[in-house]
Amino acid sequence: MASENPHPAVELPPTLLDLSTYLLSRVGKAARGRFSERLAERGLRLWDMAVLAALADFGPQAQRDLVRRLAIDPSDLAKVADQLAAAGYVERARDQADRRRVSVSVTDAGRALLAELQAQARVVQDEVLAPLDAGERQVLQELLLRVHHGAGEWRGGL
Amino acid sequence: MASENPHPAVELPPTLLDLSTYLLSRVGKAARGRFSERLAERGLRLWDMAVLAALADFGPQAQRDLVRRLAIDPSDLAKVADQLAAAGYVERARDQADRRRVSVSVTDAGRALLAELQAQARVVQDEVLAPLDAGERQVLQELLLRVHHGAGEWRGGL
DNA sequence: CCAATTGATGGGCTGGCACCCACTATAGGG
DNA sequence: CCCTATAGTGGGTGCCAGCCCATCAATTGG
Repeated sequence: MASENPHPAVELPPTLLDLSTYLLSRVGKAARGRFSERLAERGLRLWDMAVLAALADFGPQAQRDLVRRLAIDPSDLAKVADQLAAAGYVERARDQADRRRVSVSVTDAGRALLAELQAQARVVQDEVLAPLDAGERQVLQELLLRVHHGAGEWRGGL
Repeated sequence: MASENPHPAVELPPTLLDLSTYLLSRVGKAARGRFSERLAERGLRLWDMAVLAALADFGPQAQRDLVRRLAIDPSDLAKVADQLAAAGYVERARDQADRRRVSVSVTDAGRALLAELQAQARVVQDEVLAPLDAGERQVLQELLLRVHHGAGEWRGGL
């Protein structure tokens, strides 16, 4: 048999490739998947990074604020916060003004971790966006940002 | 209740929004999710459309070819093909040259369905890409296409 | 003609993710 | 004081996509 190709030289249907929807979904999934892998190596998930980022960017805040900001399920956040706290990346403290609330803050270790994760994300980005030069990446970033902003009513998920 | 924000009165962390990886993943997921919903209304999934598209674009072919082209698990394809055949969108016939193979071809009904699905995909696309004008969408499409092509070795999954 | 390979299929396992409920503790208004 | 609402937590459920295995039929090579 002439099954010679280590790489399948077969192409995807143009009918699909014509759809930005499809490309967006596929490229997005690839990006997500690759980054998730890296996180998994450290026993982390996407939400962990999202929480760290929110805390680093906006400072200590109650879980309810994180819930609203990140559109995460309160119960799920509790689990994420639990894990992050156990690993020493965040600290939790009862809010003295309202003792129902638990204020979460990022530790130095958490900040260090976040920085590393950002670096990893950029590595993945370099892999995924390899075909584009710096200027094109800039354009892409700007377009994606506008798309993202334009649709505030999108549902959660990381 | 709180699950609905008229406005995202709260913003996402810039640390995340700076990452094309993140935007790609998020926008991609939104696009995928929205389109999946439409497909689900018809009892279809993404693979169904992918298979129809491959058949329409490249003509009748054995399942093994679809497996390679779409990087789908053979077993899963069997199920998809089964469902599509039951609904009359494709026809299956034993290849006379090699009776192990099952040649799949799209029916007129299948072509009609595909056309409708494409229309639906464009509707979703219009929703998702609403903030961009025609020219910008063109740029985005072109960039995404290059990104997609640049990474031939990405692993499967539609 | 036998052995190894390939194509197709059915079944079933798995991990991740979103979602939901019950329960406790606290707060705040009548 | 009650009564209701809110914040956090633990536990559990359901869905879906990807994957692997066993099996059967057909082909191919020795």
